Amino acid sequence: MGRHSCCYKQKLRKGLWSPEEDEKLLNYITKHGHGCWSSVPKLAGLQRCGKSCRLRWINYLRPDLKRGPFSQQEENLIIELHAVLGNRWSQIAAQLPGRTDNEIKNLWNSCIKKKLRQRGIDPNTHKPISAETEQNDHSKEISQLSPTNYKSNEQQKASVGSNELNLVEAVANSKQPENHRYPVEVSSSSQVISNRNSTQEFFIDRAACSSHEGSTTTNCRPSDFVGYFSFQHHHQSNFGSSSDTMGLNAVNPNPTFSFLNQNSRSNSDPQMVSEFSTSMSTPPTLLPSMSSGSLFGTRVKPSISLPSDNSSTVSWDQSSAGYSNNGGFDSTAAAFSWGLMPEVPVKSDDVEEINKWSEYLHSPFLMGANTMQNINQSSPYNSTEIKPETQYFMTNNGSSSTSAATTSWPHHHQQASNLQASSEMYTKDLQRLAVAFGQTL
DNA sequence: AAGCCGTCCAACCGCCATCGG
DNA sequence: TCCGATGGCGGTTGGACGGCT
Repeated sequence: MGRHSCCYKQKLRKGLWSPEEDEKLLNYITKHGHGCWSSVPKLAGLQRCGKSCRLRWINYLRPDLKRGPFSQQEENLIIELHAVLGNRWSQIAAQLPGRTDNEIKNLWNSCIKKKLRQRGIDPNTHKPISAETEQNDHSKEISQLSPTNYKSNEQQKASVGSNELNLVEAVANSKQPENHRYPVEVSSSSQVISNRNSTQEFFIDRAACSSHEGSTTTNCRPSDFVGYFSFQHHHQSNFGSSSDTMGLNAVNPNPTFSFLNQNSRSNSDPQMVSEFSTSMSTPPTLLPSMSSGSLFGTRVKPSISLPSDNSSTVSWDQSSAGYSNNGGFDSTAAAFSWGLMPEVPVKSDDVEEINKWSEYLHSPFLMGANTMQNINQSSPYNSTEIKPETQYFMTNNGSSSTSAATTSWPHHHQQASNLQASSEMYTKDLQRLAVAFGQTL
């Protein structure tokens, strides 16, 4: 069990790939697509197992991969997604075009973990290390609790005012085996995140809480999470002056796929579009990718670029599935990559789900969430190490841009953000919901 | 110069989910 | 329904490399 039959065959090479092997694999897939991976090595003339070929393709040869170091924005996004998704690297990677799960995993283990610890944040819990011991103890307790006796312990926790734990627990809970999950209360409100799809429902819960924010005081203040989860910061920005964006704002702005692809493995759909935004203290950098009316209709294919600390400007031209790193990537080569992968058909159930969420997005309570802008606390991730970006580029968002011409982003973003601030308000919240839904169902 | 150590990252391994016969 | 094949994911390993002593 575990090993594929092909791996038992003799004479299969292991270890690092030679340039010749790379060329063989690349040529084969370019011409024929991968099809059944187990047959690829044979047809491509490689002494490798199909699994190895697949891995090599996905992690290295795939033409739409980004090269080079991660930008600060990408790191921030990874941190935030990790706070929600945990070690679901593939799902995190789905929100970072051109990055592989392996790459992100390596970055996390080698770099981000260290950085977070240096900032006094436990990378596992995303909580301040000072509370780590308590949290760990609590987690141990939770692990030994049955669903029936969890409540009392939860109340004990509430007595020490650790509402912030809820999301952590909700997320962690979602990873538990079905029979080990327990209900999680959000704050002291009566709204309960069930033991299933807790992350998803947490977001629903948050939305519901937001709806109350403008009128009455609730115990489910989004600010309960401020200081522990920086996406809270985004929340306020969503409804606020659009003065800062970061992190989860950058998740898939085409939530159709996150919703539809309940199997997260489909998130690598070619149409998946991600936006990256700046660090928190910077002006908005996103062209609104869609209006609220187009959330589920038109697939918008924005192009982005990521200014990075090492000045490796990377532009992603989604419309051609091409990626250029300083103009390095040939979009024609990209065409075969994603083009091999069929789009996921939309099921009728999904359509219903979409309609439901479309209604949700247009519901009044979101409109009333503007008061969120008054909540202004910073993320623990927003340390002084996070440098504000000073310049942005965006490829022309033409229909099928192979030229990937670039224009200076600051010339446009101010006007664009004003024009579409309202749509962003919905869009970004939907993006987070989409993440929660798409990744946890 | 040589050895040690830490970091990075490509690749492997084991497991699980899904699919099709 | 069962079972083997396959795809995919996350954890782990080990080699390459650079810095330090």
